[in-house]
Amino acid sequence: MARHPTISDAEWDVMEVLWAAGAPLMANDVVDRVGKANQWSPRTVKSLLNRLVKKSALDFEAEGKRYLYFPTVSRAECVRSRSKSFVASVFGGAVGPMLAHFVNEAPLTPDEIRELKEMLERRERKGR
Amino acid sequence: MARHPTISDAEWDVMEVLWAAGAPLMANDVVDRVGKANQWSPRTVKSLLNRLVKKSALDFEAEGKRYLYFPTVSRAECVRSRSKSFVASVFGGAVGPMLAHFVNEAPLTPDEIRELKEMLERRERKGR
DNA sequence: GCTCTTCGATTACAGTTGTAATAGATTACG
DNA sequence: CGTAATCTATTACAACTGTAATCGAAGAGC
Repeated sequence: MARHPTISDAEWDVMEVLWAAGAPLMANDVVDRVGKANQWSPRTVKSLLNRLVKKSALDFEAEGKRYLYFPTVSRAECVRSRSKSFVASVFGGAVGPMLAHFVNEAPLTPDEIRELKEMLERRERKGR
Repeated sequence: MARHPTISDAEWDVMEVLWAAGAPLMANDVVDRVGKANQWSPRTVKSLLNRLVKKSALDFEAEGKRYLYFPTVSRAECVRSRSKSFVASVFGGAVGPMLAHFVNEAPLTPDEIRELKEMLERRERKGR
């Protein structure tokens, strides 16, 4: 049933780079982009790439000696499935209470609040 | 900085029982309430209780031979911190986009939508 | 008092994760 | 060619997780 591979936090950062790139990247490109922020050794990034390939979240094509890595799953799908398991584990699967929690507790700018209200209204009009 | 202990998924289920109970419970009570749903061996539940004590998410007082367990951290605090790390890892810490994601994608009843709009309006009026 | 039952405490063990180091293959340089 | 540099693949290893089993002490029954 778990249609999408389970992607850990560290792995997620690697995926983000590839999703953002929009095109296949060599390991070193990924190292540069993700390593900067996270202070990871290149080895570490390579390991993560490997695991992600093993998990089938990434695939690659060889370009000479190097590999060009690219995602096999969309960011949207992955966001959906992580979100789902988060809501399941903390809010018992109920999205309503979860949203309520954030709407009440999270820092939101007035603009964001307006925007959210609009989204809700659009949804209301379109009927679920 | 991590003010609250990291509580894993399985551990969370145990915490839920104790938060819901509102009063200290014996291990066997927890076993009954959580084991039913999860199909866990009593051993497993005891282990989780132990780990949670070690993590200081629970404490206990001895009542004769048995222990009465109770949470040392509130559910609200824990929800906040799990939520925070979820938002951080998937939405880069930005709550707005996260809410947008759910408002657009999640199944919401018309009632929930109305309710959320009201919450947002209350917030608007009270000014952040 | 001795034995069986009940608890909590300690130990187990495999899978995942974070974080790399080492080994092997291939290429580029001299 | 031989050697160094560069990739990927394999291996490492401790902490955390899920899921228990075993050990030891304390009380309950006989």
